[in-house]
Amino acid sequence: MRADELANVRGLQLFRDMDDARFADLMRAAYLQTFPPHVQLIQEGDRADFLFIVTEGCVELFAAWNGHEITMMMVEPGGTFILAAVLKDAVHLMSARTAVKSRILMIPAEAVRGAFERDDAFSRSIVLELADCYRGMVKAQKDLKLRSGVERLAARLLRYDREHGGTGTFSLPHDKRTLAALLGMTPENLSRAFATLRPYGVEADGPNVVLSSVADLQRLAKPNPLIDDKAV
Amino acid sequence: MRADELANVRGLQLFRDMDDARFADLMRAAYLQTFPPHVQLIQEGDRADFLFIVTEGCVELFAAWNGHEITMMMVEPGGTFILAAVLKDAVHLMSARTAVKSRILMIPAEAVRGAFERDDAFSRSIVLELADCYRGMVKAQKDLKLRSGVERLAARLLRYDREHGGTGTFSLPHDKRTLAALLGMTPENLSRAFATLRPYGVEADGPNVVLSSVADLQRLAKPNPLIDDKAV
DNA sequence: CGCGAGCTTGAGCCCCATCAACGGGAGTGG
DNA sequence: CCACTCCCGTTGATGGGGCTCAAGCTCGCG
Repeated sequence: MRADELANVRGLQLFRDMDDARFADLMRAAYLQTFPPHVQLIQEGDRADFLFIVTEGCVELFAAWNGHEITMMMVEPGGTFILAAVLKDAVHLMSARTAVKSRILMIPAEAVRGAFERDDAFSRSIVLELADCYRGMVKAQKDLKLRSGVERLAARLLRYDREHGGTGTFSLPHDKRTLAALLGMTPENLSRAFATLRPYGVEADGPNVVLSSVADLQRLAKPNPLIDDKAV
Repeated sequence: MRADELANVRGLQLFRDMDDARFADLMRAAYLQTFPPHVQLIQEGDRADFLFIVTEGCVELFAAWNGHEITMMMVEPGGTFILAAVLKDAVHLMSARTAVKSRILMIPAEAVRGAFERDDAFSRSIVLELADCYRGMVKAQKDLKLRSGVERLAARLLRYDREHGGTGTFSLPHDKRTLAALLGMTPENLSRAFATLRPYGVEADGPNVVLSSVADLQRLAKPNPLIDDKAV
C-alpha cells in the first residue's frame, strides 16, 4: 500500500482513533486492490470473509429475488460495506459490484473481529459506523414508502445540490440508469420524472443539472432532515 | 422491579453476559413502566433520552411525512428500539406507540453509553443487537421492493406458521389493520390479498388462520432465508 | 334491539412497470 | 472521413398493482 493511501485510510472515521500498533496489524492483514467496472465483489448468501472499504470509485449494493434485481445503495469513497455480516460472522444479505473502476480495501473478517475485541477505540468507531448504516437504511425506507418517484427525485436533486455547495449547478454522480435503480424506479420512469420537474426549474442536459428555481422544487420535494440529511 | 421481571431482563441477549455490578447499576437508573394501548412513547425528531426494551406487549415504530404515515416495524417482547439514536446521541428517526397494553423498560441514554464504554461484554452484545437491527431493516427493504403485496402476505403467513411450530394453524399476532400497515398496504388491499390466497389453501377466519396447502403457498411466496429468516 | 368498529367488496383512478420504437452520441472499422 | 453499430436515454401506448372512495356486512357491546 502506498504511504498516501495508508494515510487516507488512517484518516477514515473508523480508524482515526485506533491504537497505532493495532492499525498496523490490521493493515498488514488487509488487501488493497483495484477492480475494473462491473466486477461482482460479493454474492448474497455467501459467508462474509472480508470487511470492504471503498477508497476510490463507487460500489453498488444490490439484491435479487425471483428474477428481479434491486439496488440497495451506492457506497462512495470512505464508506464501508458488509460490516454487520462481518461482525455477526454471518452470510451476506446483499451482493456488491463495482459501478466504476474502484480501489477497495479488504480486511479479513477475523482480523476485524479481533481488533474489535482488543481495541476499545476501534469498537466504539465500529458501533458509530454501524449505527450510521442502520440509520441510513431507515431513511432509505422512509424515502421509499413515503414519497412518490417524482418526489424522491426532487429531494435527491436538492441533496446533490446541497452537497455540491448549493450553487444550483452540479453533475449527477451516476449515470441515469444507475440513478433510476437507486431511486427505486425504471430508467423510463426517471426520464419522465425529469420531464415532470421541468416546470419546477430542473434543467437536465445529460449528466449536468441546473436548478433554476430551488424554492419551487423545495415546495414540491418537502425535504426533511430525518430523511434527507446524511449527518442526522 | 419485581424479581422475576429482573431475571427476565437479565436473560435478554443484550444483558446476558454483562458484569453483575454494571447490570445492577443500569437497572438502578432504569424505569420499568406499564403503558395502555395507543400511547405514543417517542416522537421522531426528538432527542433520544432513553433506550427502550419491550418486556410485555407490542410497540409499533412508525414515521410520517407530508401527512402520510407508515409503519416501520413492530417490536415484540425482548426487542429493543432506538438503540442507534441512543448510541449516537442523536434524534429519533422514527416515532413509537404501544399497539397493546405494554410493559417497557426505559434506560437513560447516558447510562447506556456509560455502560457501553466500561463493560466489554455489554458493548459486544450491543454491537450484535445493532447488527441484527440493521440486517432486519435490510430484509424489510428487500421484502418491500422485491415482492408484491400478495407475495409479502404469503411469505409472512409462512413465517408466522413456522414460528408457531409449523402446524399450519395459528393466530395473527396483530389485528388486520396493523398487519396491513406492517406489510406496507392498505386494509382493503390486505383483505383482497387474503382472498387471492384462498386458492392456495389459506383459510382466514378473523384472526385465526389455517394453511391447508403449505406447498402451494410456498410455490407462490418463494420464501428465502435472506429475506424471511429472523436468525440469518 | 340498535349502534359502531373492523372487515370486506366493488368501482374508478393513478402511479408506475412493461413493451416497443426512435434519436443521438461514442466507438469501430473501412 | 464516413458508414455502421451499439448503447443510452427519451417518448409513446398499454396494462396491472395498489390506492381511494363508498357502500355493505358481521360481530360484539351497550
